[in-house]
Amino acid sequence: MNFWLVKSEPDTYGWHHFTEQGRAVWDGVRNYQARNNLRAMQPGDQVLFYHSVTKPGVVGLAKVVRGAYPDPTVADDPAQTKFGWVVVDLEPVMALSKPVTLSQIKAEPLLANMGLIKQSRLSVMPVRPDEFELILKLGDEL
DNA sequence: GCCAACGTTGGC
DNA sequence: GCCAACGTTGGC
Repeated sequence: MNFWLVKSEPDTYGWHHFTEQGRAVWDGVRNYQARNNLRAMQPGDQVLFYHSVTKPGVVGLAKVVRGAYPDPTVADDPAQTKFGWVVVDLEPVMALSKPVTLSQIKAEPLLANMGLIKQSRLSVMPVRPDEFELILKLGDEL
């Protein structure tokens, strides 16, 4: 099992949209590195749900319920399909009791090497098991 | 192949 | 609203 972090702007698609919907097709990723990360996701993998821009931080936990498949929103567009864009399906698991803010993550030396910090613009990234566990602890879930 | 210009993301 | 980081585009 692997661990990941995905970002979303809460005004566009926030945690509450996700839980109301109960399931999300994670589309719109248009970056090669992020796409490669999506491709590596397997059903059952655990995913930190991160709000960017306004009150940046990890707000919830999700899981992969379907691994990568071609992005249906560009299925009929040859100009796009050549890039091999993919999506995964995610389901919410739970909200963190306490959101873990970006400033908390930055202040924690053990999290200083997270992709979140090092590559601030990447929207889908792997998380190490120890980092994952620590974030759940900071979120009062362990 | 290099690099400047430009657009987007995301933190503050 | 501003700016830094960085990915993409296009001229040469």
